[in-house]
Amino acid sequence: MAPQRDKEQTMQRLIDAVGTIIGREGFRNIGVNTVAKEADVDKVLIYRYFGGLDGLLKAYAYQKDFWLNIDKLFGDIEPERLNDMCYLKEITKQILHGQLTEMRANKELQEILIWELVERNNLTAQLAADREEKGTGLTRLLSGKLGIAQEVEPLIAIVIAGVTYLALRSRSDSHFNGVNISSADGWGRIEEGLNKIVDLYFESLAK
Amino acid sequence: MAPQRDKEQTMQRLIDAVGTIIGREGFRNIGVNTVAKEADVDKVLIYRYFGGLDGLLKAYAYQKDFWLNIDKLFGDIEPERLNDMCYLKEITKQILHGQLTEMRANKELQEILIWELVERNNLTAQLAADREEKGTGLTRLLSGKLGIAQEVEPLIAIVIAGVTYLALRSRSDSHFNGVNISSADGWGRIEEGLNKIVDLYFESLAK
DNA sequence: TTTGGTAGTCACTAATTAGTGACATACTTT
DNA sequence: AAAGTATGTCACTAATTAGTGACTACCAAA
Repeated sequence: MAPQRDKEQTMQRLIDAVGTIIGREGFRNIGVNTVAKEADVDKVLIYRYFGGLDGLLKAYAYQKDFWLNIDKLFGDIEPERLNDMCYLKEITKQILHGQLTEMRANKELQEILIWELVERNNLTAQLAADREEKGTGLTRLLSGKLGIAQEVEPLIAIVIAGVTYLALRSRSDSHFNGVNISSADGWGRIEEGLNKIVDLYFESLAK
Repeated sequence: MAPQRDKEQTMQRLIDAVGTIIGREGFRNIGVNTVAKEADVDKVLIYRYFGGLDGLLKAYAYQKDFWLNIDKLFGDIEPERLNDMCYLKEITKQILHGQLTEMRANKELQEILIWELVERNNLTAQLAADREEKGTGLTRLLSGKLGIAQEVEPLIAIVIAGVTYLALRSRSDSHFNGVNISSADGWGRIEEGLNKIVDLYFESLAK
């Protein structure tokens, strides 16, 4: 029988409370008092179990998977078809579509990204570094197949950064450059824009 | 002779203190105590002269010209040549170049943009709205000349958003998607990427 | 059943926050 | 010069912050 006093469970409650607060209000109002109250747990346990708020945040960050899961996006790829330019184009669109969808849907990821922008500490630096390492999958795929990494890298950087910023903006703004980023319709137009860029680029390669 | 007690000067000291703090540490540590200390002025004057911190921040934001000054970028345009597709293409590149340069150089603008991302209040909402209104100049120019606003809007949104996010990231990250966003070289590559997109798009129109 | 360690509670400190009321001093107007 | 007003100073409150020390209660092993 599980003990009435359960350290593991209490730790988990604290970690979950961090997620709840970040998802609801962002990282601004996070502090030992807030988290302890949300978890309905005494704040002294944060110090006992995690050594302080930083340790708790670290535990939180490493339990969740905050970088975009590129491997998942790459799962559906049929390697033997990658030499088919047309297939490669579709894969590219598919990956960008996945990034857009994930960025729009994952509120906690949005908050983490903003946190990384606002304050740089050991934790946010680590998260950013992990993301940078894992997030260049599309570039590597295209450069591996096309042998044009130099040219394609900045293009993907612009596009991914654009989608990211639009998603972050959509938290509080309804429009950006005339596009309604608070509606599915507007995001559909953005996706069309992404596809257009991909189409144009692959066309230019075919020539 | 100027009086020893100078309300105007004191107000300006407070406004400047806001700028100093924002430039140094961003919006995180801003508060009546911090600002008053930085300005070497009693905090009660913030309430007397500005009605509180919000009023002071508003005065700060509106004293500076924080939206990208589109009018300035549009100054060099020779209207009679705008029907020349090739000239239009160059103007587009030039405007994007201006946005990129401004975003990279203007640290205070970067902080304001991050502030807008982090907390939404009357002031940040107003700033965002102003920027949205003024910031669609390029779109209007192209759609006016090309009559393809629907298609061009999301493309520009993605590109401008991308440049913005890369600039914000560059405050604390050295790389994004393999591009070195902390070096002039890396930003040169990004600009090449922008030009590439513009070239491709205008090519597609010529067909 | 006693004993030792641990999970969890509670009450406190010291620092910092936003905001206010009372006061003094300088400048201006009469 | 006298009086009044506005500028600036100081001391205070109440709330909230991070962090600590002392305590109780439970659980497991001896």
